[in-house]
Amino acid sequence: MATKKMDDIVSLSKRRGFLFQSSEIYGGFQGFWDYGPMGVELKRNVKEAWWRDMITAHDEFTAPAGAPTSFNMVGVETSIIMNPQVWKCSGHYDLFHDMMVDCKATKKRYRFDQVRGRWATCTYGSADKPSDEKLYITTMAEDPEEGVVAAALGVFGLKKKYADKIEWHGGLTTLDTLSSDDLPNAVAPDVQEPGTFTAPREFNLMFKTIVGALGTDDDAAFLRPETAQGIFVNFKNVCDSSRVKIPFGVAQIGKSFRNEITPRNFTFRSREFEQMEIEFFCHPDSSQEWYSYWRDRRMAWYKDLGLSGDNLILREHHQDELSHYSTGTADVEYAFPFLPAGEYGELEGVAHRGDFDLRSHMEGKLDEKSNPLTLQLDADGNPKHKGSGKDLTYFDDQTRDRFTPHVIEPSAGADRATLAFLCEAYHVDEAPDDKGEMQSRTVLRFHPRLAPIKAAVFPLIKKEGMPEAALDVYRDLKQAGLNVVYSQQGAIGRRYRQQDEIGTPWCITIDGDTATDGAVTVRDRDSLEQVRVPVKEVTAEIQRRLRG
RNA sequence: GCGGGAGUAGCUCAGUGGUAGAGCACCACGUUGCCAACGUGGAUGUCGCGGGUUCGAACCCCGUCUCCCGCUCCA
Repeated sequence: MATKKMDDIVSLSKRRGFLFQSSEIYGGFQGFWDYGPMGVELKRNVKEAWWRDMITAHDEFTAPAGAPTSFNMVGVETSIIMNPQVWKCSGHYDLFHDMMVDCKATKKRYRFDQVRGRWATCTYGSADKPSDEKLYITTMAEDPEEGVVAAALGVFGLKKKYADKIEWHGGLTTLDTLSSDDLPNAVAPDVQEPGTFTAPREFNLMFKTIVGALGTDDDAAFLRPETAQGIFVNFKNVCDSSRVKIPFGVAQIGKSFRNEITPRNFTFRSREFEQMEIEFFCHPDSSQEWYSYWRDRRMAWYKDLGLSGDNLILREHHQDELSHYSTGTADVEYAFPFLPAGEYGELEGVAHRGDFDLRSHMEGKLDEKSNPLTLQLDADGNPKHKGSGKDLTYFDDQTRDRFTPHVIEPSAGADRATLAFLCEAYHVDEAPDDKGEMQSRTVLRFHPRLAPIKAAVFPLIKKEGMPEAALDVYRDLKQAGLNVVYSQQGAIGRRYRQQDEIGTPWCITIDGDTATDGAVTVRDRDSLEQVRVPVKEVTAEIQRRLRG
């Protein structure tokens, strides 16, 4: 049922020009999508609503409802490719850049450095498969000491009571310490025979590229996996150039790239996607209030633009889901039709990130597991990834207080929001045909702010001066900056239905009476109601309705 | 990455070895004139892509790409 509806949304999206598969004529390309003429308008409207509501319409002299104080909001647009050190300090390089091995027998995939194991032999007589050849016995058990013994018993075919007959050679190590010559002697977890591991392969969740024409490995750079770091590394620039005072937010809209293993569910998980992110910098003492404020405000934003209460939830992460340096994270989630009933997909995450990000770029990559946070060190005791060494603390000249700001991060997916608005808008209802019989009607009930086309202008028939009068109305609306269309093709009812399918909120029809009474009909997409409006007031009327 | 299903006109799909089809959508003209499916005419496909078997392949076989579902992975 749910999937059925999603299929209908996917085919409508293609048929009416919302979304296409990328490079479709060449068979497509997994995880990449193109927006068509309607889709690009919808997505732009989503982004513009966000930018306007968060930045340009923000009043920095008045505390919005629910906010602890008034605050500043500014925007930036930072580059997609950045100094690779940014990703090393942020933690993305280590997190997104793994060597993986596959097991040919169990078809499981492991991180090379997370498989633990120990060299062993067993020449004991009652073993089913004694071996005087050293085997590297591996385990993924939570307790590797126990796990590796259990695995070895299985490999050698020994009863549990003979565990002491296994001869161990050295202590527990990780698989990545083995040379390529030794790897064939490793026994994969849940397997009885050695040699089922593939050679380790580089597994990049970040897209790698080359900067500089020679293209050696030293020139490797990455497409950003998130827009946030562009804001953090510009924290000082923004402070120095824009007279913002803490608390303030810096916003950015832009493309990010992740080499997802399983792109799926239409545009929900794509390899190229667009984010709308705010990093809100505040004093540590008030950070909890600001976290609550942004969480609730961002939730309300989706509601105001039409996502209904039943399909939208705010999910606070449990304590055990949080990084220890975060004192709160909440996801705004939507019940996408491709998900089973009762499941939700993330639209936006609002995270309290403490001072983790600014400190990372000052001091170097922090060990996420350390508490309090300390620098992550390499085997020689040096910083694993060196920070910028620049001072990213903030000096409040009123309170004479110097501190590292805490960060609240509302991070939204523009494509996910666009998809949610599209799914929410999709309805099949009933409307009468010209004989008064009910027929099914497909209609996209977009919030007028989001609708790709704001109004359509029709002459009732294409003669008696109606097309000319209609074109005058059309041009007035265009002059006012509204995205409107004109059509004189086919029966009037058909033209209404065509606009319903792309979610145009209003249709304006010039009829036989217009010439005498100077008025036109404005038809509402959702109620199907029609009211007569003087021609001279049509543009103002549409603008008034757009403002709500 | 693994397993299952699928890919034929813009959309939804029929077609199981012998001339490529339907409905809707689209275009032109006419008619009606405020809620799609009126009349006449028209355009539309290397049947996902590549290879093989065959006198002959949309159909059988192999490979490959993409989509959907379930695992796996991932926030």
